[in-house]
Amino acid sequence: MGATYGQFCPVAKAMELLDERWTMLVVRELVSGSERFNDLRRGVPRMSPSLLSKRMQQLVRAGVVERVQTGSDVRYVLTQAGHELLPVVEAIGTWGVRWIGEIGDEDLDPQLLLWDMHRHVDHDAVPSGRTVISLRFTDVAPSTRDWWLVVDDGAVDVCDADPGFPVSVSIETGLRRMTEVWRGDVSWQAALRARTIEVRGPERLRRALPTWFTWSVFAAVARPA
Amino acid sequence: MGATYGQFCPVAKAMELLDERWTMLVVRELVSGSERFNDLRRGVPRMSPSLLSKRMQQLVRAGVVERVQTGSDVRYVLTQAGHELLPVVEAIGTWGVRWIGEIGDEDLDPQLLLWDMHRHVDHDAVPSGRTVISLRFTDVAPSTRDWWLVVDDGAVDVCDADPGFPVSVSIETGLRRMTEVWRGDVSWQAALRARTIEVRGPERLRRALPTWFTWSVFAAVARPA
DNA sequence: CGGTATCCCCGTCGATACTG
DNA sequence: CAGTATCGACGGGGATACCG
Repeated sequence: MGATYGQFCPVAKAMELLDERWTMLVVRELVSGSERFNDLRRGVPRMSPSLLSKRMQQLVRAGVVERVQTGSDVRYVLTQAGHELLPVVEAIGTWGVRWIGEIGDEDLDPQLLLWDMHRHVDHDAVPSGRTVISLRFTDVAPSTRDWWLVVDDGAVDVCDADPGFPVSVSIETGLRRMTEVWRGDVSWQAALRARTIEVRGPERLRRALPTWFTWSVFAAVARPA
Repeated sequence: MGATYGQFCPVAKAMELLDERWTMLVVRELVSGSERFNDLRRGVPRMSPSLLSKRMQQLVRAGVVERVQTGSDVRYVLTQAGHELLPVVEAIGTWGVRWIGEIGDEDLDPQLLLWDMHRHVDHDAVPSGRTVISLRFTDVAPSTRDWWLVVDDGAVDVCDADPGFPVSVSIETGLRRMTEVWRGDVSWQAALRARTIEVRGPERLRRALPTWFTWSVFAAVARPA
């Protein structure tokens, strides 16, 4: 486990677990709904699998998750203690979105962005049948420029290669701008007006597009004046 | 600054600052009202002064505190961003007090306990004039057994040597038990009934004693069944 | 899919002493 | 009171490869 502080204070005891590198991000993934090892990995791609493995064991020992194995299927299921970390994640994210404004170029990651968007698709809002959203990031290397979100019957796939289906709506913008909009630093409408996001497709879909996502709770947090 | 995560997520950006060792405890001290370097030290006695110094510089750079020097007087004053870390500290402490039940022997520290009690004295509740509370921890080495809290005119002093004033009320108990009561794991009344805390002095003062402290917010947090 | 094993480096932290 | 200076150890964690 992490190093101890030698303090009885509840904050200190909690931080002995939570202040270790990556731990809070793994918890974020868990409270966001990921249960499987490789899904968790997609949320923390820069973390080595061995370290993720170690962290999961620590979280099991701490009583935050339970490792549930059914045959060959392994899932990490939040316990009551784990669910109660949601307010902690929310408090930290709320503070972060208000006070850590500067996003460095190294924080921009199309794969991570798509992965986050993919789990915030509101299936009740997306038209029935297959809906394909294409994204083109104009300011990145060709290999990570084009992405597709394929929404079909309650499932969402992230593709970095053309899945071949007809595209319903296409988005063209900069990765930084798209990230800012996703975080709520810039509103969708403002970006459209400024023409820093271009959307193509039938007007009905273009208008509906922003409602297809249940935007992150942090996107709605008021920013300091 | 701390290592980066390469993620645009507000939680990740916040944790780049907050997950470094000791940082959250220093923030706890700051939101608890400490403003001076040596007061902060008393709240994190196991932290080396050089590391505290480094952390303070990081917190200044991050915009959490402002270093205000007036002549030779130096104070670290919370900014708006700093004040807004209070909900984070509360969320973490609330989780910690519910789910990290086991307090190791190495987490027990009479000096830290007295320092925490000292800043939770409710001056409106304590009788006017000088009030002296003596504490004796029956289960620790003689050198850290006896303590005094001297409350006088809005000021509180922690003494590890007899200040010589007449004692108003004396408390005799184990350090672990006193810590449990202070954290709210055990109620004052229950400890009295179980005779694991003995209080001596005039009955009026004995009864009033628990009201002299504004107990930590975490003490009131409901524990899991 | 769901992890382990290994290796090694670098940076953090702890300890201690000292200063204006 | 409010810090700096120095130094060394250790171990966390990054990278990579591999396994059932």
